[in-house]
Amino acid sequence: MKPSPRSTPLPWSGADLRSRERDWKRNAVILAAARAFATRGYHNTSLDDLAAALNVTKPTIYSYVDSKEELLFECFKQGVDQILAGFSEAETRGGNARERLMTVARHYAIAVTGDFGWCMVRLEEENLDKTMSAKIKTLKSEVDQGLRKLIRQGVADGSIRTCDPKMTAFTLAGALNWIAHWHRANDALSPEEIAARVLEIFELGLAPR
Amino acid sequence: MKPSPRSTPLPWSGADLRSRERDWKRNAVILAAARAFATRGYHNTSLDDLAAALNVTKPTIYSYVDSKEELLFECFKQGVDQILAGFSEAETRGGNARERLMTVARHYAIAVTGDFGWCMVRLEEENLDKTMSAKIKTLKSEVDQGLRKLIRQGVADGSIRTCDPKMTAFTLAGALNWIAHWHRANDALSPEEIAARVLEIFELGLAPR
DNA sequence: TCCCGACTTTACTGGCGAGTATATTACGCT
DNA sequence: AGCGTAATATACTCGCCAGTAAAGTCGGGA
Repeated sequence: MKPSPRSTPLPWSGADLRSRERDWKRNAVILAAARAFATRGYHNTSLDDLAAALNVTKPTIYSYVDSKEELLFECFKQGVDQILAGFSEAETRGGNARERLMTVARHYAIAVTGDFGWCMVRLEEENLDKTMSAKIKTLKSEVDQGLRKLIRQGVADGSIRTCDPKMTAFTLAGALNWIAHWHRANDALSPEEIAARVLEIFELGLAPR
Repeated sequence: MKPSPRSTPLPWSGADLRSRERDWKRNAVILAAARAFATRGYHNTSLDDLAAALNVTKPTIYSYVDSKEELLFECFKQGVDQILAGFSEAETRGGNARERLMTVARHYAIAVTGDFGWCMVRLEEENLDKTMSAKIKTLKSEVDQGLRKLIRQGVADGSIRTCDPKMTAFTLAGALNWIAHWHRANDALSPEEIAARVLEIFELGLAPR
């Protein structure tokens, strides 16, 4: 199993190049899957269809992922990672809790209009087996808890009116997630403009009176 | 084709009774389908499963509906009808446009927590053939346009601040639809309480400054 | 009593699509 | 050159499930 130690582990040597090539291709598969799932739905996309779109055949796809489920999971994960990045950015940009919440929400809205938006929002856990479903629940919960925490902090620091953090987080997440349902790539409004208009309602709805 | 004219078309005669019985059963099938779809998803529910849940067999189901798709469509329709009823109620209860919008939204929230909420919200048009998909688009659009109209009226009568009606309608619909994703029958909060908390945000977010 | 029609069941078909065993090609390394 | 490995293709299997044909069952009227 252990590869024979290479005398010259050159950064651009063959093996390294190959593995980067492989990652690149794997990502292409995942991206194509995300787009196919978004347009035709998970169950209506056969791996043969997907393979055809990539100009390869089904077994090739199986050399990059273990199953169709894994493909779906990877798409989901890419989307969630983008959202989690929003929390980091909010941290570095600072501001009061309401401002930080809005930074997160803006990121969220933009992520949801991206290629992985659909997978993130529409993924139905019923389609996945137990272990994957559990992983997804964890990730979703991480986002949810992050939102609630910011809301609680906002109530504490006075930047958000007294409210039920759980319900508020759900309402915000719902409004943002729903963007994935109606947004089309060639929409009149840019993702940033959409985010601005949606957030306006929450800015005013959550500001202290 | 034409049935022989009945000499005594008694209102409770056999034929009538039978047809009411039939409607009752058909509704039971649709309701069971809605529940099954909501818990296991459309694609993961086979008609054999559904039949088993009803203690009948698959062909029996086919005597009440033409196809699985039709079943899904009927579930969707029941849900939408409840929402449309909200518009009528708003009309009779009156109030300014913002108050009427909130009446509709309250109805909407409660409908979405019901048995048909899942089908209404999660129904993916990709699963249906062209004609059904078109019918659904029409119904969805009817609801959407209804919301936008109330918002426009609200801006006009000064009960809602100046805003983009389309984005506002989407945001509200998203927040309400999302309830169907997280609500469970045994939730701590009743549908009415949930509606109240969600609407609070929009009341404040849409009120003129 | 026997027939008629509504309803339901048993026992299929037909096709689709996930996943795989095996062959083939491409390519770097010595 | 020629070996070994990684990547891709061909050509399947196998189970699931929507939909159906044909055979019962049952109750109500004449």
